[in-house]
Amino acid sequence: MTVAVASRRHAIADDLRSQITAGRIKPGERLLSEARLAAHYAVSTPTLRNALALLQAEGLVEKIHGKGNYARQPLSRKTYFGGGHTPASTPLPVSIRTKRLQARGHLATLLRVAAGSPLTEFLCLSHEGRSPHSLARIYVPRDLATAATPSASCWPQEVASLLAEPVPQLAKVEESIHARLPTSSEAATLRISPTLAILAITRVATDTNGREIEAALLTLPADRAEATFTTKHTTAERRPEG
Amino acid sequence: MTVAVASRRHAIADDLRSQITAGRIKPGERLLSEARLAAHYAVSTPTLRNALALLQAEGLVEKIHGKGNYARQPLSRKTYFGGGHTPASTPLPVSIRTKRLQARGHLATLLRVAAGSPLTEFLCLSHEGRSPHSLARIYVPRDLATAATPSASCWPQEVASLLAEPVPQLAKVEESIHARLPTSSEAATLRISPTLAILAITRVATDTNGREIEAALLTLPADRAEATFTTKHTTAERRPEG
DNA sequence: CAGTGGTCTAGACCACGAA
DNA sequence: TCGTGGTCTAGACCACTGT
Repeated sequence: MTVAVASRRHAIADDLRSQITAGRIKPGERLLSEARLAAHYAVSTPTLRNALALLQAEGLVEKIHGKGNYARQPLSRKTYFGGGHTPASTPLPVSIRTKRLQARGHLATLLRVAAGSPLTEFLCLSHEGRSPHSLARIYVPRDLATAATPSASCWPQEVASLLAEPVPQLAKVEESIHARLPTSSEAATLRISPTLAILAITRVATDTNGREIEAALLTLPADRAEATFTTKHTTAERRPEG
Repeated sequence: MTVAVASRRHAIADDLRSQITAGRIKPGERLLSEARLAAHYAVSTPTLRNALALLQAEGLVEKIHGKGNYARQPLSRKTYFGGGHTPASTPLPVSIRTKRLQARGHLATLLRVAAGSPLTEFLCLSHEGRSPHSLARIYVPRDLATAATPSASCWPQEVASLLAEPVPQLAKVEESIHARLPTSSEAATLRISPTLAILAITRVATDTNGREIEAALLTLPADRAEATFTTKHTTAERRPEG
């Protein structure tokens, strides 16, 4: 009992999807060219491209201009644990680029520093195999950042591991989460479709003196990441706050 | 100094976007028909529709088949506060539909009950003006749900307010968050584009006896919602866990 | 019924990648 | 250079909404 399909592009997408998930098209393998696929399914090229766009938004297909459409290596699903906790699973290798810059509008607000204050940016890109997995941009007031590039490698999660050795006492972590489509530059670095949703986490950590010591912008593609927060209530504090 | 535009559809989308955000096209107002817009911008209809699709994915335009394209009433941005805390801002009116059902696979796992166990579903749809804002499906073991439909109205946040009067002690709230595109049924109830990302939150609350007392599936469209989690660290517990 | 959006066609031409 | 995907055209025909 098959479900009636609304449109040809969905039917084609369903067919290709099942071929990929069933392994008849292997991860990393190139699909037939769009012209051939269009001929095979007896549709026009725009219709076929429309079908591929659906799979692209699911992260199942990666298009490379001038080369072809590739079945995506299904990246393992990683969980980001909120509240400054370390991940339970094996971390991914991360490449880090360090840059010095000055606080601009949004960043200055997050870290509550004056515009123009010196910051250090750590641009962290985690990888799984040869594909980029996710992206983190971590901003730290310059005086808290060690000059040496940290060797810490885990997936975008390194709360204070990038900070100067005498790590300030971490008092509060505030994480704001929203879903959006990637910017074109994010889509390019992560090699994802501009239609694949991402989980964007803005994390601000504060030390015991109330000083913001870190602002992190995490970019987690929806097909390979989720975030989990666990809140424990002691019986005493269990009352709604005003 | 204008930035060079990659394609016509982006140029058209940019033009229409600025008209909407500048208020020259007012919220709720109908745009010209696609045929007229295509003529106005001197492009073909597919190209014009492509431009509208971009705005649709941003939540700026709502298409209604047979009627036209409408500038979206910009819905106020709401923040979901994690960890079972109540929202600070004014809650939105919520309509609630109650249904009895039996636990199936995923739901049974979340609530750790046997398949077939009786549950009560609260289908909560919050509104802002006449537009639906966000959606929550809350599942509670039947014996914990009061027969009376709760009058509690706030935006998808009513942790235990839907439960039987002698509220069990809430011990733990676990919230798992991911970004995805809406299912077609979610897109229909929320009247959003299938290309507008949503924040999907799966919340499981546990009482002091370790019993799961609530599973909630929250569907928060990305253009109007974000989630915030605040974690406080006492100086004692500030050590990474294994 | 007329007007609207939804889907699709059969091409054209451009831009990119590898040889 | 050739094959690939990226963009666009100028229609056709169908489905939905309101009169």
